[in-house]
Formats: sequence, structure tokens, C-alpha cells
Amino acid sequence: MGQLAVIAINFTPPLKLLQSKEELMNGSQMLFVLPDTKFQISTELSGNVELVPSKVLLQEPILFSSNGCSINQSTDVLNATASPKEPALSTAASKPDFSRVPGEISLANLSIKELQETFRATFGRETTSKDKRWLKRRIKMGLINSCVVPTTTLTINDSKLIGGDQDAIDAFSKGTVDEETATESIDTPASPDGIKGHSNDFGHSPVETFVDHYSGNEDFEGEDGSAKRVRKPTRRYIEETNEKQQIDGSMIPSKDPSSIQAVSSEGRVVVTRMVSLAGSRIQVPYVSHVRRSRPRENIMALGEFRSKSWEVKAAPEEGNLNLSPPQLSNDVNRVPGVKSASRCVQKESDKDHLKPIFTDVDQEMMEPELLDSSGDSSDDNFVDAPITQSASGRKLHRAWTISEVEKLVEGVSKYGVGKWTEIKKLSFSPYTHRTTVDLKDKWRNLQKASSSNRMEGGLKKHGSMAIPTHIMLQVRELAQKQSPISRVVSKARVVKRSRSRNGFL
DNA sequence: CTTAGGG
DNA sequence: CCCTAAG
Repeated sequence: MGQLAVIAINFTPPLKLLQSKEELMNGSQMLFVLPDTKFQISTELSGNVELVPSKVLLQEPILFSSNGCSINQSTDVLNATASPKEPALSTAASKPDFSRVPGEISLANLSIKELQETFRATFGRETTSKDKRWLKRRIKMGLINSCVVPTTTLTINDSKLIGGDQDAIDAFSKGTVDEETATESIDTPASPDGIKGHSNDFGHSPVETFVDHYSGNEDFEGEDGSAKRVRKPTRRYIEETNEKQQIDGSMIPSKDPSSIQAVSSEGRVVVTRMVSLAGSRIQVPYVSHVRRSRPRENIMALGEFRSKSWEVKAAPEEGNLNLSPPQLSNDVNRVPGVKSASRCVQKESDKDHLKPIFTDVDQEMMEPELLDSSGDSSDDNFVDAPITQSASGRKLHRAWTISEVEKLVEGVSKYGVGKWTEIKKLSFSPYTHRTTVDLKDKWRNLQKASSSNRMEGGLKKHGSMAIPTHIMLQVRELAQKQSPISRVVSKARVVKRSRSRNGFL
């Protein structure tokens, strides 16, 4: 709460500055450097607690208070502070120790080393750049970006950083702040720039605006002399470009070893590399952008492969099955594609033939068991399937056999349309590869086929087996029954059975 | 997880 | 067959 207000205070001056900057074109660098410092401070506090001594933060408020100016008059304050403090700056700048700096810090007067230090303080990492302008620019950019710093920064105000005698600040430190009031008062001055006091509003455009201002002002930023300067790429631009380059394939550092170098900086060795951008070469810390996450793999495919392996392995064992010979003769009934798998498909034909042998009830009780035994080997076993499909990741396509269709139809007639789970459990338990969705899909197809074109005895397209008309008729009948209106639950036994299934669970 | 339906 | 929105 009060936090927000505090942060707002930090923001205000800079905002003002930007505005006034135009007017103060000739003013000393200090003018905009000052606000930067504040920004930095707030940033640091949020991120690295250790880095910035809290007293630095104090400086700001004090600065204002000493002038007895309210925040709303920040512009005036700035103007007032500018000239008098300038002298002190240059001398004190021997070291970037902020605590030692009187009131403001001017990047302009810092040595490269100091700039690097400032850079470190700003970004939390070392830099090896020796380009003053670059450093300054980077630092500024970083500070500016801190505008987006969330309100979390404010934790600071608890630590008394608000010791100043400034009215507004005092108000905050008192605690329960009427955030509304406080913010409001601060908001006012800020609003001209289109920036609100609420962090949420800091998002994008405001920042961009900032950046623009700065880049635009770059021309007179150089007190160092150089009248003309090449526009250096922005930090973002650098990063983006780097990524691009790496994506382009030049991501292998070794590709251009000469560009990489280890630089010793303040006792630390940093690996950097040269990157040419916009005609200039800059040194940037080397960061491997190699994708670390595990490459995407098709797990499904692996699964398929595995099951397929099993199939192959299991197939030979088929011989153990004690199936009755007649089944094989019936294989003629099968789908063309399955012909070669007579051995493996036995199970299915098996059922076909068994069915007539058992009563309905018996079948339900027996089939799973019987098929289970055979299922062990033939379960997911399907020699017919080309191994090449294992890589597709797609489920192996297995043509529906007549026996399967019959079972499906039967199941539907027994349990009703839509009771796929039950049908699967009670009638398809052996066919592990048929999911409830498969059943549903197949039923949908059957229905479609039965309703539309009467292909009785005829062949569908080609390659697909012909479905016995009696089945189609059955399908049509069932379809009719279920679709129209509430289908009669005359089949009490169906209900009964469906209940019993719970035992299976 | 099971259904239903579209892709 | 896959995927996804529903319950």
C-alpha cells in the first residue's frame, strides 16, 4: 500500500525531468542522471538486497526535503539542485561508491571502471565493455527499464528509508497511508507523461516513450566530446539479434573462435564475444543459447514400437494355443489384409466359432477367460501390421473383423448405444486394442453405412471387407431404436447385466 | 474417466 | 484413428 506510493515518488522526478529536459537542453548532465540513480536504487532494492545500501535511497528524499520543495514542484527542485551540486560531483566520483556521493551521480563523469561498476550494480552482473558511451547507454537503459519494476520494490519503506523530513514521505512512513491520497497527489505530476501512479499502468508504452526520449537525446548526451556518434543498438536489439543469429545456425560459438575471448575484469574472468551490429562491433557476454530441454520425442511412437516388439516376440508362441482346427478354415472370412496373420487372428476367429457353442450367458462368462489365455499372446499381437508404422506414432490401424463387428452389434443390442464402456468390458475384454472410442467410431461407421447406401452383400469401396447384410440390418434396427425417442428399456435384463458389471471393477 | 462429435 | 469439449 504505502509501498506503491513510495515507488511513485521515485518515479515522479524522472518523469518530470523528461519533460523539462527539452527545456533544459543545455543543462548539465546531472539533471537526468539524477533520476536515473534513483531508479537504479529502487531497482536494486527489489532484486538484490545486498547491492545497494539503503542510505542511498535516502538521499533522494533528503535532497528534496532540503530544498523544502514538495514533490509537485520537483521540476523546480531539479533546477535548483543542478548548478550548486555540480562541482562536488566530479571529485567525488573517484569511486562509484554511491554512499559517498553527495547527492547525485553523473554517469558522464565516471571512468570506465566506474561505469563498469555502475553497470554491475545496475544489472547485477559484470561487464567487460570499455566503451564509455556504451556503458552509459546500457546503464541508462537498464535504469529506465526499471520503471516497470513492480510494486514489490517498496518493501523498503519499512526499513526507515523514509527518514527524511519530507512531508509526503513522512506521511507514508507513518504507516497506514491513504494510499489513495498519497498516490493521487503524486499521480498528478506524473500524469502529464501519461504515466499513472499504479505499477500496473507502467507496462509498455510508458517505457517505450522513455526509451525514445533517451535515444533521441543521445546527441547531446555526449559531454565527452564526440559530436557525431553512431547509434548503438539497444539492449533489446542486441539480444534479439543474438537470438536471431543463433537461430540462423551460427549458434555454435566455435564457429567463430576468434570472436570469443576471456576477459579478466576486476578479478573475474568473463567470456565474451564480439558481435557486430549496425556496423559497430560490441562485446557481449557469451551465453549459450543451446536448447537444454530434452528434445521432443514421440513417446507414443516408442510405445508402439515396444508393443510391436512384443508382438513379434509373442507371435511364435502362438503355437501353444489350444484352438480348435476348424477356426482356421474360417479364416477365409477374414479381411484380406489379415490373411497372413491367420495364426495370430485365430483368437478372433476363435471367438466367432465359440460363440455359437456357448449360450449368451456362458459366453460372457467364458469368453474373457478363454480369450484371456489366448489373449496373452495375441493380445496386442498383430503380426500383420507393418513395423514401419511403429514410427508413425499413430495407433496401429487394425481393420475390424466381422467377428468384431458382430460382437459390437451384439453388445449394442445388449447394453444399448453409447454404453461403450460396458460393451468393451463385457464383449471386448480380449481385444485390448479396441478402445471404447474405437467401438463408438466403428458403430458410427456402421450406422452410417447401414442407413445410407445399402451395400448388402456388396463391397464397400475396395479393400474393406463386406459386412454381412444381416449385421447391417441389425445395426439399422438398433440405430432406429435408439435414436428416435426414448428407447424403451424393455430390456430389463440389459440393465441387470450392466449392473453386474461392477463386479469386474 | 467416459461420451459425443468433429477432424 | 486422433483430438477435444463436455458431463
